[in-house]
This record gives sequence, structure tokens and C-alpha cells, in this order.
Amino acid sequence: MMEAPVRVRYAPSPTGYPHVGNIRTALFNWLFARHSNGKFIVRIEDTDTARTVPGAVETILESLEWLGMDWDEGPDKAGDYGPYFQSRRIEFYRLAAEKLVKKGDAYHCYCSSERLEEMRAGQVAAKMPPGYDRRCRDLTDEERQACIAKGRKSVIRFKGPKGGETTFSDVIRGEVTFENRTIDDFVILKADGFPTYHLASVVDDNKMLISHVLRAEEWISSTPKHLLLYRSLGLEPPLFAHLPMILGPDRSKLSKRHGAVSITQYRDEGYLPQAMVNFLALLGWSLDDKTDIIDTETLVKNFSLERIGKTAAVFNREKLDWMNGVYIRSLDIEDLSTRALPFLEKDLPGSVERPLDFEYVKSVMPLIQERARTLGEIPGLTYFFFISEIDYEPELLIGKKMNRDITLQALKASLESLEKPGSFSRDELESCLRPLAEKLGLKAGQLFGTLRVAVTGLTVAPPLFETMAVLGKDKCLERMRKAVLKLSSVESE
RNA sequence: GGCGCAUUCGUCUAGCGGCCUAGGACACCGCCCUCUCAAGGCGGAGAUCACGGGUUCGAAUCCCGUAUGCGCUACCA
Repeated sequence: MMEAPVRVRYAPSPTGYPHVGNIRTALFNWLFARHSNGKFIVRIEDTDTARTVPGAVETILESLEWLGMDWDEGPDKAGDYGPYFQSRRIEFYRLAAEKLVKKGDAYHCYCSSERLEEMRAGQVAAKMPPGYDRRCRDLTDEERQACIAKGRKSVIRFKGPKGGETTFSDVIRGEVTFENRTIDDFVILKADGFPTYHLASVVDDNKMLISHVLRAEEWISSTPKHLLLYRSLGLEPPLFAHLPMILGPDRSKLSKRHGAVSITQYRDEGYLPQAMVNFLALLGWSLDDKTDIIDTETLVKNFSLERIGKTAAVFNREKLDWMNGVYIRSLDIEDLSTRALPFLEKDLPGSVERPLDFEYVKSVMPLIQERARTLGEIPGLTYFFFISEIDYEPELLIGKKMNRDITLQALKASLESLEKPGSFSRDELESCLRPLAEKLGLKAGQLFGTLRVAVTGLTVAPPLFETMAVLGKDKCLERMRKAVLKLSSVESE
């Protein structure tokens, strides 16, 4: 038997920003498609008119693009099985629903939402499993006509079998069985003529020739509904693989409460797409017992459904930060600078003149490359390179086992030897300053610490000589003179 | 409540009957390097493999229960 070509889909509903869990599902679909030389299809499930958010589709697509997930068919990428918005495929669903009604596998239900709500409340109060009581399941023609005459709106419900069981073999979990009597007479077509997820996904997955449905674990219990639908419609179901969920630190379903959950937020905080892809891929999938840093190409080459785990994974922000740092360190300076630029433009103090000098930015990047875990941290790590006036407490100038006068003396001596004409290169600075410390009877660290504060305003900063070289002679001398002034205003002990 | 899924270091995971006195990574601790902070190197601590029964010469790995967690239980996806 010929294997059907792999065709998988990512089917988000445009109800807001794409969640990292959702994106992880997209990623697994994409990786599987690319690995198998198959097709990756994006289908927008906009069947809930009330919850649809304008602009959400754009954000979803942007997110996929940002992460490098390209699609073969989807919005603005016409294929042979479009349209790729469910709201434009209403006819297909209507036809399918009517076919089921005609077959006797579905029926019109005229119950009001009020009645349904009441019914459910009663069931819950009576500790009964909530579910539709099938009142409209066996309506006579007269009763039905009466409802129609009264102008009652109807939905179409699937007529679930009363007995037997439905079994399927999940690619990841193996055999899963449900008793049919536990399956409700679920709605397939809503009163507004839109389908529910169950009908729409079945119809579309079939029409779009989807071979594997890779979706989140929370869908596992509605899979029998889908199977029942396939059977009634006389269609061959695809293979199902239910992916483990992504949890917050408290092990509950990841949500806004847990901080960043939308993928765009990670982009805005300065995570690199490669790092994000790598990290997300490892949430539920593994290459082997020791590899953590895996580029996208390797991911595609080695991805397989067999190595997807079954257990829900906690989204571990600290590991993401570490991994993002690894990727930042792997960038060349040009690339890093280009990526850092928007963050600098955005977060540097308003007093800093824009646009920034790109060459200058390039000269400071090597100093923070191994210190930044996200691009968003870069402005905070480098602002003293850009602002004209640094601000700090004069006491910071006085290092360990030093006092005001010793510090003042050290500063003045440094000034004196640096003011001499000559290059201000890293090596030059070192060969000037190191002996000077000794001459002053100070440890190198003591002198350097004082100078670090004088020149950056910080006790924690990149290496001193490199920093001074990038800052330049004029600026350094100026800041050191200011330091002398600041310190002079401090009272001597 | 019903149904379903899951259960290996704090976290992500390796493990698909003997290689496991359970391996790697993040985080943590110590040492080295060092002008601070990082990065890097080395080392450490950390999992009676949820629990209880089986099966087997042998189980983290197979089976059955129990517990716990999570998901679904909408005219939401």
C-alpha cells in the first residue's frame, strides 16, 4: 500500500495572540511536514463570530514567519484545497450537516440556551453527568413544524449511538477507547449557521486531505466525536497524535497569570527565533539523551513522532534564558548589532540622540555579547556608552580597603598618566594602568574598580580596558575629572 | 460527578527487560580562570524511577489495582 503524502495543518482560531503552547503545536506540525517532505497548511478556524478578534490572523501569521515556519497552503498562499478560512467554507459544513440529518444521524434541536442552561444546572446539582437530554432527538414532524411555525431557531445535533464503543490508536499514546454512551449529542451546526469545531475540522481535514492531525492533548476526549462523524459521513479519518500540554510553573495550564505566554511577547523581550524554536521543540520532544542546542535544520532532519513524549511539560523560563544566551553568543557582531539596534533605539534614555551610530553600536556589542541573555537586556547593559552624563553615588568610587583620599590620589594619578598623548587602545591602557596600581600601592582590582565607577557609574560592567577604549579618550578623561570633583565633595574621614 | 490521559532529580528530559549502584541539560553549591560581572573549565549536591501487587532468572522498563495531577464534560476552539 502506498503511504499517503504527509499533509498536516496548524488550525488556530483568531481569538487573540498566539500562545506558546499553540505555537509549539504549530512547530511540531511544521517540523513533521518538513521532515517528511510533506505539506504544512495553515487553516484559520474562525467559526466563533463572537470571539474572533480583528488583527489576530495577522499576528498569528507574523509569529509563524518570525519563527521561520513557512506554510505551503493557507491565508495569502492559495492552494488546491482552499479557501483556508472556515468562515468562507460555510457551504461545505451546511451540506455535510444536511447529509447527516437526511441520513438520520443528526437532527434539528430547538431547545433554547436558557433551557439548556437550566437543564445542566439541574444535572450538576443532582450530581448527574451534564449533557443534552435529547429532548429533540425524536421529535415528530408535527412537533418540528410547530417549532418552525413559532419561528424557533434550531441547531443541528449529532445523533450519538447509544451503545458500543469507539476506539482509535493515537500515534503517541496508543489505543484509546471511549464508551459511546458517554458521548453527548453534540452540536455540529450552530443557530447562526456556523459549524462547531467538531464538524468543521472533520469536514476540512477530509477535504484538505490531511494525513495526520497533530493537536494538543486537550482534544483527546473529543476525538471519538470526530471519529463518529467520519464514519457517518462515510469518510476515512486521518491519523491522530495528541501532543502533551505545556504547563505554568504551578503545573496548571499555562495562562496569562504565568506572565509571558504570547509568542509575540517573547519576540518583544528580545528572544531570538532560533532559540525559541529550539526551546519549544524540546518541550515534548527530544533528540537523544544529551543534546540541548539544536539548530532548526537538525531539528527538521531528526524530528519524528516516535520521540514525542506523553507527559505535560512545565515551561521553564530559566532554561529558555540560558538557551537564548547561547544563541546570542553564537551571533556574529554585525548580526547581533542589527538585532540589538531596535531595542537600543527603543529603551535608551530619551536624551540619547537618534538615530544611533551603527558603527559605534558595533563596537560596544562584543563587550556585552556574553553577558546578555536577551536582546532586551542590552540597553540596560550598555546605556553608559550612550548617555552624556553618568550619575552615581560618589562613595562607589571608594573601593575595598580604600578611603577618600587614597581614591582621590589614584584618580588624579590615573588622569595624569592617561592625559599624556598616545593611543587609547585596550593594550595600551592595560600597560599603563597595571603598573600604576602597583606604584600607588594598590591592588589592580582596587584601582580598576575605582576607574570602572568613574567611567561607567557602575560597579558591575564589562572589562575596564575594553570599555575605556570604546568610550574613547575624551569621554574617559572627562568622566574621570568629574569623578575627582564628585569625590572632593565627600567629607574626608 | 462521569469519561480520558499522564506519573523518572525543583524543572526539561534519556531510558522502549539485563549496559541503570538511573545518563544529560537548566537552576543551585564549591573550586579554577579573573580588574567587577559574565562566559568558560572542573567538581558537588539533587530521583528509594508515585505507591501496592503481580509476570520474569532479572523491571524504571510488561500486566493489574490504588493514589495524585491534569484535560474534557458549551450553539469555545
